[in-house]
Amino acid sequence: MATAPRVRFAPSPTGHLHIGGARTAIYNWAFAKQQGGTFVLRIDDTDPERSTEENTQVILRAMEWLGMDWDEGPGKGGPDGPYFQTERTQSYRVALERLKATRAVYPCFCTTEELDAKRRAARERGDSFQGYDRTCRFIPPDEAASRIAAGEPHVWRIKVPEDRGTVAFHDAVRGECRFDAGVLDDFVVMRSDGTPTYNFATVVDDAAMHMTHIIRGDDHLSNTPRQILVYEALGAVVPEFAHLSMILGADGKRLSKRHGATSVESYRDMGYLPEAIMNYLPLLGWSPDGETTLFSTNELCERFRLDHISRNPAVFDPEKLDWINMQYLRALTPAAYVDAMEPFIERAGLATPRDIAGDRAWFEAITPLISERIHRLDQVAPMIAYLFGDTVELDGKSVEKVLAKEGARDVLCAMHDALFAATSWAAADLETIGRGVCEKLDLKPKKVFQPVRVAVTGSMVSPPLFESLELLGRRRCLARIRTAMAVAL
RNA sequence: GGCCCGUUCGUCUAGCGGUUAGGACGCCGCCCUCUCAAGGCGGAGAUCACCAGUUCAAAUCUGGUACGGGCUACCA
Repeated sequence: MATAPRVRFAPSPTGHLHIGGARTAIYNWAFAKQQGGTFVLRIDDTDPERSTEENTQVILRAMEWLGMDWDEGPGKGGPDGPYFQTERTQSYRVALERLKATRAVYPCFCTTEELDAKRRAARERGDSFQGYDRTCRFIPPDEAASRIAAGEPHVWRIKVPEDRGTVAFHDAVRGECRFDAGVLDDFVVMRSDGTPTYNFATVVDDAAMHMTHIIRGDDHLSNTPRQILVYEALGAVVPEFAHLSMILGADGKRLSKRHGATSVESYRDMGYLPEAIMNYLPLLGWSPDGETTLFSTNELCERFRLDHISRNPAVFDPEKLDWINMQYLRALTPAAYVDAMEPFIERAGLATPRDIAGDRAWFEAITPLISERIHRLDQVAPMIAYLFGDTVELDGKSVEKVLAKEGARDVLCAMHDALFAATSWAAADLETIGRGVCEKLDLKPKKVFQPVRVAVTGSMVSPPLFESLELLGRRRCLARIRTAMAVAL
């Protein structure tokens, strides 16, 4: 009988949560949910140079923002903690001792300079094997011991078994994978400063945390046979693997800053909803059936499978993300919409959270006017700026193309008078008045509404006119029309 | 250099020996319309990287080639 799977996402806090990392996290998380397993979050901060506490916090916040809760990890604890590698140094030391005892590792005294020189020489000779030449593997144990005792700097390398043959493993995405152990290096597991390398720490932790499936980027595929050697040396059970292809930019190169935003944070700041990201990212390499594009996070958790994840890399398409984001934006209730756009309105200096709280109904009334015109929340403020303030700045091009046309002034005048006499300021009634003016002047609606639009919103492109008039109120509308009359022909 | 991985419309994908190669984004056209969107309808777009082979039959299986990518660190 199958035991409940245990998976982990183990970001390294050397930067923010990358879009690609987020997708890896989502697959792990959704797999755990779907299987009723456990999702562990571990911070792989073994690189003291580049890891920062701030990055850790940013990553944690991004995970929370996306709605990915972890069963064990930072802030949660769990039976296999701690969940920061820097707090697990003791276990790496213990693991190393185990490997020393079985002579699965050996100390290497070669200096970086010597290694560089050997590598260069091997390359120049055109050797097929350009890894470590195993010099120190043959130092007699007592000699090695005395050199260590004398304080000579050294690393610990794993001894790739002479007769290991082929390292084979099963990959849920790739199928059966086979690597010839003969091409494997005696790689470093413990640095001279006593810190573990990635390939060692990861395996020690994954084994200690009883991981059953390792779902990660396929940049680790070639590392997998090395890691399997560590599992074997440790006498640990080798888990299942699933190697995910990379996410590419439009030019087919690995997604990076050059392509624009890459961190989850920056997508939040551009006004993407977490639901949209949790919908789009999984689609980069997986689909529920080939027909369905939109699915909720809950559906993802129900339908996600490790098989039929595609093997080929996917190009990140911001336009499709935009489209998906719009679908979620449109599905928001007015109240939720206002909550979502609040920080963007505040950032643009249009209104404070206090203003918004004091006038909820008015702000909520804006949302249906913009929700079908906006892909990202950072587009809200520019679109509704005209609704704030007594006056509006008239767009030059709009003035030129609409107000500076013969008869525009007469139209504004007629509309002003008709609106002045209005007994109701509801959008529907205002439209009736507007249509009345069209008939009276015998002009097409567009001819009379466009000048009013420019006068009131400042632009020839805006949310619907009469709803805008209603939201602005009688006084401001009439004043703006009068102002525009001064520049109209 | 060595080892490994990948290749279906511009993009994300469905497809697991027999399909008019399906869907989504984007694009184009028409309709709707107070602008812009949204929406409705329709359209263009893939000789399934290429070449051999297996088979009555191949996008699907096998081999090779090309192109792209990863690993080969005291980075992760």
